Amino acid sequence: MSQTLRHPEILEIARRDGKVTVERLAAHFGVTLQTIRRDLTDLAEAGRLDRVHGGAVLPSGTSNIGYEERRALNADTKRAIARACAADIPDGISLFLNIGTTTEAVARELLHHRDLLVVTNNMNVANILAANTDCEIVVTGGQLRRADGGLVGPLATGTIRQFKFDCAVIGCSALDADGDLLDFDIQEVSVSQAILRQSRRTVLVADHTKLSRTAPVRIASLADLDAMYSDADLPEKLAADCEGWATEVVRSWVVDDAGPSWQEPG
Amino acid sequence: MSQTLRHPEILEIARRDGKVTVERLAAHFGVTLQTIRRDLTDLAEAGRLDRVHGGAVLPSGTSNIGYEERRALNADTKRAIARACAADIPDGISLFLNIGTTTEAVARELLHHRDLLVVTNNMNVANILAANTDCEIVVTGGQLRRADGGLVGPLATGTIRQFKFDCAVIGCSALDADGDLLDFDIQEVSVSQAILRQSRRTVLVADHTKLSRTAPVRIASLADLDAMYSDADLPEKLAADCEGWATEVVRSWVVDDAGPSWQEPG
DNA sequence: CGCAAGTTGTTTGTTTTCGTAAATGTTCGA
DNA sequence: TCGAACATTTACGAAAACAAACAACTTGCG
Repeated sequence: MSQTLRHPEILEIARRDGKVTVERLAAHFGVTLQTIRRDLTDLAEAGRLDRVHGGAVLPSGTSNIGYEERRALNADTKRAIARACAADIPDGISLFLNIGTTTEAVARELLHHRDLLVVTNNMNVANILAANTDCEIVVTGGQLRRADGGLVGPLATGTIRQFKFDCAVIGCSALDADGDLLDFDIQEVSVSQAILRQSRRTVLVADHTKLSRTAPVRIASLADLDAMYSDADLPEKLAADCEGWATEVVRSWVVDDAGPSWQEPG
Repeated sequence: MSQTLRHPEILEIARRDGKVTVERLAAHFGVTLQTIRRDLTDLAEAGRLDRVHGGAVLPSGTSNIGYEERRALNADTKRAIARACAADIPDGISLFLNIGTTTEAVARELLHHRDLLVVTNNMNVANILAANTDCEIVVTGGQLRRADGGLVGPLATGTIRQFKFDCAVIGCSALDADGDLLDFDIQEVSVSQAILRQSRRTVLVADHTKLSRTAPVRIASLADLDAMYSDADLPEKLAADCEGWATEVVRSWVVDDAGPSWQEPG
């Protein structure tokens, strides 16, 4: 019973993307398809993955299917945004991460940060960051929303009001042309607003799909935030507005990280 | 006796990169492969790293693994206890489930109950019961304990004080001959005591292994509870005490519901 | 100086892993 | 239902990684 250096990384990729393919992993590690198949067989026997034709998926028993699909959607894009956001987060601060697949991606990029105090109302974020033993995790209370593992309601806002964060990373369902952050659930909006009030620095993470959607409840304006991270350029007028509001706009590009993984770190 | 200077640095590199290779370390330190192998063997024996072919990786969730093993331990017994407990829980009530593998088993047996309001400080319980769409789930806030997904601390007790439960199901680490419930973590004890204060009916779930163990912090006495569910008969004196305290003792038996086990013909 | 304990480099034979290739299974469209 | 394309399993030899034993070296001490 011997492990392989690849196994942990395969699991990480699987958790990140929800699935892995033999072909892609072989290209990623620079080994043959057979070798990857052997790895997947081992991991499946250990119950860490479920083997499927052409690859493997996370073992069933993890939550909501619709949610998993949504998370897999634009996974590369979200990761790129999350990486840019995480790069601007220093070690040792207090940080809030709220509901949303993009904020979860940020959590994944924070796995090697140290001495963070992370407060979240997202059970998935808590689960992800539990792997980072160098940071403390606090979960707000609240009513569990099955769709995405979010905790909302007065318990959540009440907990948040007991903190003051160095930084808050929030997501939203839509971002309209006026620079207003919008969401579907009024309870979640209350939580987001409480977060904004309790934070020294607030940043938005939102991929380009948010720009072409709309939602009924207003959270705040980009004018109220310190920065936003996205994978697309903002419409010209909104970009100008942000400049006027002193809201930093960080544009990230998707990089294909499927290349060899053993580039020597400096 | 000088400890090897390389060991701390190897661990640091491992934490930074998640993994180390024999080859890279040998080049880094300017020593032979054998020497690095000896270092890695030492570190693996000390439990600081997991040895793999070609290098070593961070021990993946040492605490988590211990937990998984603990959960698998006596799974049949715990399910039997949980089934008896769940059978006495009517639909439509408010219910608290706290930390513990046995309470998680109770959650699994509640998957077909209806109209429950379940409050828990156990992330695993919340994840399990999320599958039951006929009940509402509230998670208390608190500091995340990686070992078992428990939420503890003042946030947890504060949340609990905002409720009044029809029933609370609690576990404990040990149950001594005097009928005292004991635990290891004083924070968790505070939570359990808060739960007991806020509940109309309180029950304990504990398998027989709890009777032969001990722990330092006292939660309460069986005299303060309404019922206990176990898989073993209590010692004679304690059983008599429970009768005097009007504490109902429910003894359950393991039934093999796994169907016939595999029998190869011929 | 000599000795003992500890560490490292070298050599040896064994175990594990990996790539190749052929045989067997699976998927999917006609 | 059939067949082609793709995926998987199986087997085997080569290469890499391994553990164990021993020699050379350093260090600490009387």
